[in-house]
Amino acid sequence: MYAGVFPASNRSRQTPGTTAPSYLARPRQISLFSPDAEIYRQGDRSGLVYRVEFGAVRVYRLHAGGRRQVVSFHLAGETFGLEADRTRRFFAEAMVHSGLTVVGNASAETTSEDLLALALRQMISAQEHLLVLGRQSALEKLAAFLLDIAERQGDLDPIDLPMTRIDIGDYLGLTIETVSRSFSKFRDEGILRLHGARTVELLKPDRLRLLCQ
Amino acid sequence: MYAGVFPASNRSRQTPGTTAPSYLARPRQISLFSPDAEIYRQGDRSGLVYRVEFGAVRVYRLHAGGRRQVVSFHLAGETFGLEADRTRRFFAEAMVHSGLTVVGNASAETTSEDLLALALRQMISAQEHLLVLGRQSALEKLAAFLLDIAERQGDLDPIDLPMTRIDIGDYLGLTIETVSRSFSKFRDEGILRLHGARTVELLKPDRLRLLCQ
DNA sequence: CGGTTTTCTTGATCTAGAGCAAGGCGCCGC
DNA sequence: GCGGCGCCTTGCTCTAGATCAAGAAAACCG
Repeated sequence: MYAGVFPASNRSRQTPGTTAPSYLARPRQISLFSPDAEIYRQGDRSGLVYRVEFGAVRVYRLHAGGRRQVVSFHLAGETFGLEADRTRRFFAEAMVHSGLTVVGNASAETTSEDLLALALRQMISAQEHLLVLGRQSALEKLAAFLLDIAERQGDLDPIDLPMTRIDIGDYLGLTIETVSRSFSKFRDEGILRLHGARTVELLKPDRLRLLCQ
Repeated sequence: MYAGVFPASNRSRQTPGTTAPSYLARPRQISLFSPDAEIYRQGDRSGLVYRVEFGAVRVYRLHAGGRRQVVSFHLAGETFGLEADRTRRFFAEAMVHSGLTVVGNASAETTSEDLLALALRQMISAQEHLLVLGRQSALEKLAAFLLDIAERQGDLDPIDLPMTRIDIGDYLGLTIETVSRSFSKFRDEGILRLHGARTVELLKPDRLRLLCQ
């Protein structure tokens, strides 16, 4: 399993201005990424848009003092990587073993309608994320997060979290301890059951829905 | 001054599904809005995209418990109101006496390229806002906010804040008291000067830039 | 103008969540 | 199957910012 090559997992940093490797430009070919493998980095020349075939991806920015803000997670079937400008504004990494295909290239191959739809989706996702970050308590943030992930996994119970507590914290603007305590609180109240830290069974999703209104 | 009609300031709530009033559909005609006048509300049928000719607009959502999250401010020359769906997801209000023109209608009149550019701009704005909300201190948030507004006003000193402390707080995820204390802190450190609460002279913008990296 | 209202500032507490520390658990490699 | 390392949980303390409570300063309005 995963015996194949993971071309981007240890590829050298792509110098801004160079074109992307050709294996990424071939549509339908799946590129494989190991956990924590870099997909692109801030400052890279933008262009390719990716679709997650399997696995999961985090998109983030680094701040001063080592602080990290995760902007979005992308699960199987989802698309990411559209930029407004020539230059990547974020880092993207696989969180688990993942397979990506290139679905488009901002300059060609893709209709303006497709790009508009993608831009609008990314806009909504950023706006909804912003609403959660702004004025919600830790419990409300985690509730919104769990419901979002559950829905995007097709409401299959139990849900599988491909990200660590650190990722969740950096996504919700919380520390890993607060995330953990919030999980425990929900567990103690019978709202969810934890089968290991990464597998969550939502026993009372309505209680979560109540929390985020 | 402002003796004219303010058609939307006390118009009855627009029932979702009805078409917008025809005076709004005529391009280049300026619609005037009084302070706090509603431009559209969550649940309205979406369609029109506006350009601020003069004045300023806030876009926000209401949460449970009366909490409000301001998603964006729009100053003269800026465009807002593009939605991904049939239905408005936010409220929009004028903050001061404002004049708006209709620059497009999602279904026609506008090229897909224009809409894409607008969607990308709104996406970036939401993402940058999200980065500020996530992991920044009150002082860092206010610094980022002031630099953003200053730049959007063409770096004219002093800058004019068309919004109240409440608006700023609801935009940055802070209380009005914390916003006020942060202003005072900057004033005491000689970073800015306040000529009344709404007029701010940035004496040391570099100090602010240092704060938000 | 002068009075009223609203917005802003400042001070004094209080608290949610951060930070620090110490186990515990599970996962991975051997 | 076993050992070790990284991730997660839990408890304790501390602090940034919320909340509560007055005043001060603008903006508004007749």
